[in-house]
Amino acid sequence: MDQSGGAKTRRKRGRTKAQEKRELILEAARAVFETEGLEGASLRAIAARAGYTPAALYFHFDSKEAVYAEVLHRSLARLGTRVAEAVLTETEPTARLRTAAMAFFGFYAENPRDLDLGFYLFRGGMKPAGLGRERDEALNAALEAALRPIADAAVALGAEKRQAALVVVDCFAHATGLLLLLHTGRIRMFDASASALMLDHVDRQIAALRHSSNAARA
Amino acid sequence: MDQSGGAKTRRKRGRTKAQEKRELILEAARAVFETEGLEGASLRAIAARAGYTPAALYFHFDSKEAVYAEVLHRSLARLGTRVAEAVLTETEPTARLRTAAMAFFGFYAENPRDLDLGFYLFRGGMKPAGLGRERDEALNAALEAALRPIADAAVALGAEKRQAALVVVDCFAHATGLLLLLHTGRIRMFDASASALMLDHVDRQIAALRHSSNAARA
Amino acid sequence: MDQSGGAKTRRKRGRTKAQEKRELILEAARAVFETEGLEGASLRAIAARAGYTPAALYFHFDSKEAVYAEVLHRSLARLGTRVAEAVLTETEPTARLRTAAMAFFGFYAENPRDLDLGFYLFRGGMKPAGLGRERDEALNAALEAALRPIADAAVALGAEKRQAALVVVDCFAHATGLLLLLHTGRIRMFDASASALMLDHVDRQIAALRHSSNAARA
Amino acid sequence: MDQSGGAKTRRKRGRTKAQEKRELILEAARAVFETEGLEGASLRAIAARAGYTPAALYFHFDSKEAVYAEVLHRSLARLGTRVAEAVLTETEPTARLRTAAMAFFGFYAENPRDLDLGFYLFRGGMKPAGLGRERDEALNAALEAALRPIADAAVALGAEKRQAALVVVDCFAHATGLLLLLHTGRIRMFDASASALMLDHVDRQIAALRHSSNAARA
DNA sequence: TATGAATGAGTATTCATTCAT
DNA sequence: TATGAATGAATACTCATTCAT
Repeated sequence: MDQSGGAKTRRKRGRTKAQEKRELILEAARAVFETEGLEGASLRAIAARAGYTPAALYFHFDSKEAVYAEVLHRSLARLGTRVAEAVLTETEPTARLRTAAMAFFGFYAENPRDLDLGFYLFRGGMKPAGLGRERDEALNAALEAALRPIADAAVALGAEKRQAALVVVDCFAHATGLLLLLHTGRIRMFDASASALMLDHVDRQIAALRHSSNAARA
Repeated sequence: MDQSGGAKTRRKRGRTKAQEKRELILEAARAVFETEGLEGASLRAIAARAGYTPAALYFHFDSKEAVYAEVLHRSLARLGTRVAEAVLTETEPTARLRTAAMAFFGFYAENPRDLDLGFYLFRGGMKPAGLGRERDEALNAALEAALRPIADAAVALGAEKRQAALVVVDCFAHATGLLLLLHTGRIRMFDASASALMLDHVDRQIAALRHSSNAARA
Repeated sequence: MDQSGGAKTRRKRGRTKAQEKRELILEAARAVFETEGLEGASLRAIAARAGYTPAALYFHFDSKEAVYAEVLHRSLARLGTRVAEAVLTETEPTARLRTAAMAFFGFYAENPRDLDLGFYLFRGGMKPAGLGRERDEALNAALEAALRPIADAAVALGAEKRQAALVVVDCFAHATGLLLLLHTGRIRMFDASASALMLDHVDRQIAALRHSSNAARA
Repeated sequence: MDQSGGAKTRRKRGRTKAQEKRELILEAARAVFETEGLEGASLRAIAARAGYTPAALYFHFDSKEAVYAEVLHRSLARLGTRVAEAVLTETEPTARLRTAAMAFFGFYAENPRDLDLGFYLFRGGMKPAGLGRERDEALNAALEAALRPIADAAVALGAEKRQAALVVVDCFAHATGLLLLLHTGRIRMFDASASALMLDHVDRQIAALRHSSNAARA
């Protein structure tokens, strides 16, 4: 509240300012990704959209990949929020699982570029060493957090921890595969609705869970 | 049979030589994809690996994308062969479906770069107009052919055409999603074996098919 | 009529065949120039339009520039024909001069690409040494021949040889300049009609000639 | 006046420095044009002569054509200066017209490459869309400004606006044609002096003007 | 904290030409 | 007489990144 308080405030303000600029850049990057796709998302383009010089970004980020990584992180955070909010109104475990899984699917169905981002960064489209362990773990954590409601619902339905994890993988994998088919237009090849298929899959998982849980109880 | 035969032979040889060169380049391209990934697969890199000048490739291919497309085509052809061969020894429909699906999965599990290729080309990572309708349809056809054994087996198990198609999509999507998790190392996150999960999924599909087929019969 | 006659015939035919192929190529080149302009007139393009491989042209021509030169030569020949034919029906020297000059102008007004060709080849847009003395002189001769009717008419109007030459240069230069303005659209800058201006100029030359010729006679 | 003045100075210096670099590049481009001609004036060549990397030019110019356009603009500016200065010492309208026209002619007689530039850029040797309307108009304006003294002198000699414009076109076209003949060596064909012919032409224009002006007065 | 300036490596593609066949 | 194959040099332009200021 005196000097040190003032310093703190100043530091806080300073940090906030810096953070704001990062925010600005990241938002610009997100926008570029959305409109231009991955190929068009050059540092120059991002900088331009943010109202900066390319060189200026290097004060806020170590490299282009670092920007990418953080954009992905935010994307995962938004995904997490969306899933969490969707599940909020549901009380029954079955509905919670279904809703959570479909929210996950819906997010990427509506935001194909976010899926691209994930594909790109989670794969090798990057510098030799990738993002670095630290970043990688942070991303993993964000993804896990987004999927937690599914796992929780599975547990609520009587699954053990390990079994719940498998349900999650199953939903995740299935959703991802369907989304790929959806966004590449390949799903038309099979004359199928991606989201209907996803719902089917989820419901089958739920049924299986119930079955095994009943069996365990008996 | 003599002179004209000689001419024919020469023409044949010429064609064969040209084909060999194409082969050489395509093999080089495949190799570059495998070791350098998609981003590193520039025309010069491919040319260099093939022992050619970049300009020389343009004698054999119209563009870089044309090379890409053909490499993908071959990849799909190899996939098709693998699935077809795997299914050859199986007579029972259940086993045929399971084997076919697992062969599909196995191919991409062992050849991650082929998966990359498919992702890349089937998505928008290409020139504005993509590969052109013709090429696109050829690729679709090759993919469909590779998946046919799965559909056939489903039909043999009593599925109608449309239902069989859904089984295929289901397997395809699930496999794709699991492969993505596998190749990005994300599957460890869930402490799961991709191929075991795939097998589970397939068997569940088979069980569902049998169930509905029995119901229909009754 | 016997052996040597047969040989002659064969040789003639051979020469004719070769000539025909040259013709074919030159016509292709002309067509390419006309539709694609100078920049688009690559050897490959010319060869393609002629139904040949680029390499094949080297059997008939020494270089790309040689093709250009011959196309220009033919262009000048056509120009010559046009002027000569236009003048054919005129008997009166005044009308002959006017008609010849306007035919020259008209040819290039209607065939802008031919003007381009002349500009390009007569200037430095070529290999260090240009076309070689021989070719250059041939082109000069063709141009001179095309302009001869103007000179002749001037002489018929009483001009000495040297004076007649000046009339030719004057018409040639004026036409060229106007054509340049015409084909670049710059003439609109001055709200003027190129061909009307040309006619004015020619008539002024004629008047001047008459004046000086009358003076000389007196 | 201190801090803000310093900032201004810095900004000024910055702008000046940038301008200097542009100047450097443009001068290099001009030099390349002069020694290598248009065909040899590649970006790399210009960059090399300026002591730069090709990429560096893109910091100062948007494209190769932008460099071309600016070089041409400067060329026209120099032309304008030359004409304006030549006319400065003349007071009598007749002499002003003659001097202005001959200065125009003289400029291009002495700087053939500037003529080339004009030919190239004013014609279609450019990107599909040319230089863009804006640039095109700026170039037109520069050319018009250079020719204005001729028009003004014609008006001073009693010509109406439209008639003056025609005099300008006439001189411009004639000069251009003669210059073409001159620089291609074709004028020797006619054993004529280009500048003498130009002077003749101009004087004839002046005489005509006087004549019509006298007639109008009477 | 940001910019202006620059780099060097890279991109796909085109060109005229050559040569063995 | 013609081709298929290849070359080497060239083209304009883009990129992520660096550094002095």
